[in-house]
Amino acid sequence: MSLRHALLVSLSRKQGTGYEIANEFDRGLGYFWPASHQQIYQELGKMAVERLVAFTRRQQPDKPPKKIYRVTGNGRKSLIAWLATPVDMPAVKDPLLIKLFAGDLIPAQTLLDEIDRHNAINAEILSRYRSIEKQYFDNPDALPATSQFIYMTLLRGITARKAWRAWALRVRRFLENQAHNAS
Amino acid sequence: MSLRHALLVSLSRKQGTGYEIANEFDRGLGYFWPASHQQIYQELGKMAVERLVAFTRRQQPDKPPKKIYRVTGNGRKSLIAWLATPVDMPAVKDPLLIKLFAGDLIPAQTLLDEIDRHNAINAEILSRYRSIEKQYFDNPDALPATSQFIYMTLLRGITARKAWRAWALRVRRFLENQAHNAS
DNA sequence: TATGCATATACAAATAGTTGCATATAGGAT
DNA sequence: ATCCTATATGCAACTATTTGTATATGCATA
Repeated sequence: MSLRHALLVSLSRKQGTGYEIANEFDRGLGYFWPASHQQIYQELGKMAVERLVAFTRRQQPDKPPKKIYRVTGNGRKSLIAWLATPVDMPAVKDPLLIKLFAGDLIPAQTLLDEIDRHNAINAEILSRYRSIEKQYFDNPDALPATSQFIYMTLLRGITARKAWRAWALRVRRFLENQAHNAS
Repeated sequence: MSLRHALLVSLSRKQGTGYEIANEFDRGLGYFWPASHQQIYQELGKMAVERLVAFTRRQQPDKPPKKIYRVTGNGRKSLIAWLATPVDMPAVKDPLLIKLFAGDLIPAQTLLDEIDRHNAINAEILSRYRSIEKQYFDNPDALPATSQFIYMTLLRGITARKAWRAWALRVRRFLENQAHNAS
């Protein structure tokens, strides 16, 4: 439901094609509002019908024509209005916790492997966040406000991933104990 | 996609009606796999067709008949198989972060209010988790394994909510500064 | 030479999830 | 009297998201 707002934010910063936005989503807004290119194309299409965005078609020799989207006055108004209305906290939805909840139904080692696998992914994401921090936000106070806001979202990722790691360590200890007692 | 597995877990512990499961979801599995009663009824219906669960109809005078569901051998097998296959880490999907990302488009005070609102909700959830911890998991080592696994999922909630609070405090400081500088 | 990737958009089908409504009764609160 | 809550299930419509496919080209890699 917020995809359109994410798209309005993206297009507010810089106009662009669906393709470009889809790519940018892999490094920016997509960290907290993921969307596939199909979804983005569809949503941009609907938003154009509703006059929240408009596009200019640019022909290219030997390639499909680009549609360069921009936010309309209408779109901007709608974005500002949304930014001022309360949003829900996201619900937790994590299959790993279902597995853990039913942990007594399978060997502890199976869960241990799964925790380790998740931990490896988590560590990779955390280190990616940290290298972004080092590269772009080394001295955050010196940055323009726009970037400092973005830094706050990055900090969210870092805090959450660290907390996840701490919890996973605790779970590991417990599972190792379980595996040991079972043998 | 994992709703059916959550339902199999729930019914593995204790057979019951869709209504009962829907209620239990508000305190148990629903913390990490939320589902409405409509969704639960529909999914149980499909699962019955696929012979993962079976039900017994119990007539009641002056009330609609109950359907008491239980897991079939097939269902149990399918659950065990799922428990042993890797699952994805959930994607982050948080509209508040979209707002923060676009924070320079609205007054800092608007965001401050929103952060405070979320913080109040977060605090309430955290304190609920803590009272559950005090009530049921005061001495976790003494509990049966089944309960200890459930305790691990509770710890996930507590860790995540604490991390959220710490981050929110950081964001508050930043926003207060922004609000101050703007005036 | 074949495979895959980058560019650029889009339809179609399926699954997942939300929202609103409908039925039926009984007890408690206003 | 009226409204709300609990019990118990379900249909229908809609929105959101995923998955698979199609088109068309050029470049790089194996």
